[in-house]
Amino acid sequence: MAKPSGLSIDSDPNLPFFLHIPTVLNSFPEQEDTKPNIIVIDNCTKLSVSAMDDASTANVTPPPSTTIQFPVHLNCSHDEHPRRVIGEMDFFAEKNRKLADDSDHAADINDSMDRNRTALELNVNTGLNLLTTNTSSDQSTVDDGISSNMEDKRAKNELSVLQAELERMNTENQRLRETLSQATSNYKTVQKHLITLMQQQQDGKGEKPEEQKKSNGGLMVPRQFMDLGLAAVAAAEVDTDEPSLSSAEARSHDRSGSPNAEAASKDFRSRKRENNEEGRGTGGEASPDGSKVPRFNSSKNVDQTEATMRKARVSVRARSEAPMITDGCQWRKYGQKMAKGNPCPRAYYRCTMAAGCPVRKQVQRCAEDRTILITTYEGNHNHPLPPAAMAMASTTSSAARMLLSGSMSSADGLMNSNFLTRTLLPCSSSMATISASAPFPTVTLDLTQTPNPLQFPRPEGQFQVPFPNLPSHTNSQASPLPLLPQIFGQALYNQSKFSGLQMSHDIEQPQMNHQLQQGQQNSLADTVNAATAAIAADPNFTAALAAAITSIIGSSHTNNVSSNNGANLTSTTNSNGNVTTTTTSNSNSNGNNKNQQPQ
DNA sequence: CGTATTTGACCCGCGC
DNA sequence: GCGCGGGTCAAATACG
Repeated sequence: MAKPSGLSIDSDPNLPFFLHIPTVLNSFPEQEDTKPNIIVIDNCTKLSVSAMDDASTANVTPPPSTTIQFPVHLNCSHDEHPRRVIGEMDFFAEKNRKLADDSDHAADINDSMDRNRTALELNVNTGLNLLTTNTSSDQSTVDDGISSNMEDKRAKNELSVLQAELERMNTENQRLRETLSQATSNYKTVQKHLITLMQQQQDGKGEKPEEQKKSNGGLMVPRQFMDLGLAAVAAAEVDTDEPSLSSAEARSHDRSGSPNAEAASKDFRSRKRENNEEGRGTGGEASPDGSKVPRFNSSKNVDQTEATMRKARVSVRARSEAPMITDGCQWRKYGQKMAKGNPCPRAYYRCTMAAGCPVRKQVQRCAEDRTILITTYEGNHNHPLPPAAMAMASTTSSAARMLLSGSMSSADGLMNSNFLTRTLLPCSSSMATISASAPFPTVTLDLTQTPNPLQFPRPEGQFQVPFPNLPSHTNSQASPLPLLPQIFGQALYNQSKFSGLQMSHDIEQPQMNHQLQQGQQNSLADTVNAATAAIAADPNFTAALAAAITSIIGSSHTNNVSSNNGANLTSTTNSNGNVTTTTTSNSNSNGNNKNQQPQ
């Protein structure tokens, strides 16, 4: 089979990889506004990279030092078929969930890099047209022999450029590993310090509580600010959900904290299965001692943590005509009730992306303004999430964790609540509120206020709406209104990534600025800065950034339960700053998204 | 026919 | 103990 002479992506469609397309940073600012920084290659479609081909929009010969990484997703699908999410790296893989294991993480980075390298070295052929092997009909159109020499030369140039890029990426990878090691060692130091302080506190109870608190909380929180990018996991393991744990509890919690992410999920899953499935029914005998009572054998702390997390809620208020916001997850409606004081019914949904996922959400229209849709999330997903779902899930779980850590003890809780408030509120005084009177601790993210992405429909391309498979009645409106939460969530997700990247980068090179003018700077920095510039140009930057910080910091509190928090961190190393994600209703043939009609 | 939604009944916690 | 309200279950129904 003859290979296409154009620059071809001739890889296994199951293999995710990133194609680095050299371009000149800021050379086509309009494009940043109008085109998403993502290239989705349909296996049945020839795709040309306009940044390379179109002289009107990009320089043809960019300096090799300034590149933006474009994720390439190979989707062999048609519109009516579910598309497989391929392009995303294995953010959700089990091994990625514990960033603290720097060796594993570094190995993972290397794996991704190696796969990128392999895909590129083996499969990039020539020319600029991106073809796939499946497009045999297209090959003849390119392989006409007229421009083959020229194409060959260009291909070689491209190849050398790409190889250089790979080299730089390897170097960057090494630097990231070093940074990670440094962060890990810092974490260990702080952890020792914390344990020492806790032991002192236990030995001499109430000796100097204020001073110790200052040492603990006052030290940890700023650290989270400083080390959002790489020390997040460190902080997560030190500063677990319950800052007010006694020392013994804290130690056991800490001991069980680092490796027990899976255990916690499994425990919770098994419990949920026992309670909800095997012991289902009012006459169920599976739980003679009361099925709702946690009866775990393993870790009581984990159990309590989960139970508490289950109670924490994050409420999102958004204007939407759609009956339900599409947040990337799959939900199944399991109930509907009339709530007191609201003529609109409240619908109950549970996550169906994985069996036994404890996440529930309630959807209800605001009684005062029925254009406002109030979605209340509860619990943490115990399964990998698509990037689109990660946006909201990470945000909500982070907010819930922050809220919980703020509500655990009076003193630390006050501090953390203030911290939460400071984190959430600067952008908009009404953007986030913390409800103390609600039966459950609840954070309300109000996206109905003026400074929110809804009111400023951004140009396409800055944040691609990550839900191509929106329900028709939602999509057909062609209005950004129903998409606000998605956009917002995606903004959070992206910006959390960017922030993490920027943070870690700044840690490493504190003197580095946003302007990138030297070819010496790596593609990661280029990517980050391009993304940062794009985000900063957004009028809602502060609002989204604040929430993004919330997301990160919340993630940093702990990642011992949530499976998606770690993914944010992991993604910083192999992410390429792409502002978009391609979300596909992958492989689910259950016709989801029909469950959108709370009445 | 399989899956999702609807909806009445039931469970449980909380306040009185 | 009782009633209320929130939350969940599961049989019935709708839908593709």
